[in-house]
Amino acid sequence: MTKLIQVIKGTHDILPQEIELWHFLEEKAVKIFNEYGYKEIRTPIFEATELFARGVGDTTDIVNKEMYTFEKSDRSLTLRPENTAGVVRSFIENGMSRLSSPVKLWYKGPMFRYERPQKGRQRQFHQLGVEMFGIKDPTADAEVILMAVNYLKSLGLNDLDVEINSLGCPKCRENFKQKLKEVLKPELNNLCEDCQNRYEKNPLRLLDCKVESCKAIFEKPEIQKVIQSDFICEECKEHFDKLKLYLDKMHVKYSVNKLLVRGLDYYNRTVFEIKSNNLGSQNAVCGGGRYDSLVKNLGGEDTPAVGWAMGMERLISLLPAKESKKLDGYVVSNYPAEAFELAEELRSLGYCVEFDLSNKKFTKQLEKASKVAKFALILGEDEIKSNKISVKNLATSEQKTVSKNELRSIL
RNA sequence: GCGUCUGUCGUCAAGCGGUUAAGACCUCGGAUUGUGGUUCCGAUAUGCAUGGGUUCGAAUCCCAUCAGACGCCCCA
Repeated sequence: MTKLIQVIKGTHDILPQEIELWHFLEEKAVKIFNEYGYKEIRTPIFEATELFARGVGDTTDIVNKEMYTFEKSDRSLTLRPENTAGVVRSFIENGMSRLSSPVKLWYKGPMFRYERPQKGRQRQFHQLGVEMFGIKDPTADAEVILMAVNYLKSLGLNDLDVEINSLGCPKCRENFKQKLKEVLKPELNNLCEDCQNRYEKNPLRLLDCKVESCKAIFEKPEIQKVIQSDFICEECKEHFDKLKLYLDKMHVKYSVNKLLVRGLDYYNRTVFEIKSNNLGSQNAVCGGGRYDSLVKNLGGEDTPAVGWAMGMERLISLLPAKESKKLDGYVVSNYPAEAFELAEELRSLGYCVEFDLSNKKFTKQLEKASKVAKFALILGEDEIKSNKISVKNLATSEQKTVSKNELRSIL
């Protein structure tokens, strides 16, 4: 027996029975994004590896160990692990900085990360995201967050927690890192292995370590003092305060989480996450923030930007299953030519219609009709002779024999 | 990369060393040659992820491999 070929670890088929939910997510996205003036952009699924190394940051796990990279004609290419870098690349390449600000873009599509799969995490997964370019003011941050919240509400997800934080600008962040390192230095040997690595690489990441012994260390008063201190500079503080003000005005409930740092290097000032309690340990449905230096770093004009991404699979796991839509009609007949003709006629009018292709018995056809359609369109000897159709409402069992024209007023 | 747990029909499963490998759902057929969704009958695993081993005897115990789930790390 030949060995079956299976899906690749961490990838999944999206089957017909779940596709309604995907369509639902996508329809709501189009609607909301239109309301806010966002245009969809579709960028390639693979890009030059260097884009991600420079864009996402080569100290990040995503770039270091999670990319699907391959060589082709001496070029190093990578399946996109996220889409901000790609959108920024396109923004620069297509001269979008010449457009009137803000430039508002949204996208959806598959992303690829070579990670160990678990609940809420797969190697190919789908993100829905937005990016807004050209606005420095925190109104942009607020609008983007508000839009995320409204989108989630439109899906029926109301009980999610919004967490925000400010990472400051590169300058004040550097100060903070130094202070943090100073105060943690005496404890360095007591920290877990991961934290010891993070100490040099990305001290901010230390803060959300889940190891109990590390947490205990961070609870120490002198360390808490540094963590809780408003390390950010005046300008950054003002930005953050304004953001909070706008969010309050828009009735967005949020909490400030000083420990919220995000894993991509490009963020500055505002970062935020939207979390659910019903997702297992991968509990963020949405993550994003401001990235004012990314466009410049990738060779474009200095352009401030904010954005976020949502994990579509995570959203779907929070939503109740949808019943698949029923056909308008199912033609029940043992006269295939006439059944075919009727089905086609109705299809050309925009109805969703199937007919029996396997010449099953009448009762079997009707049984099938009752499962998949709202109406059974019975076309037997009598109907054909009189050029009529018997229409049976499968929910109420009402049945009428009508002409083709009358049929349209029933379906 | 590390850790924990799990692999019995398309799906959900019972079985825990000797069974003819339950049952339910789905699917298909019949009761019912033009009336379904209710009902009733019937069909569907010589095989229990794969390969070894222990045993008179293995789906059941052991080892390895593979696959999956969950957790760590990280992230959506």
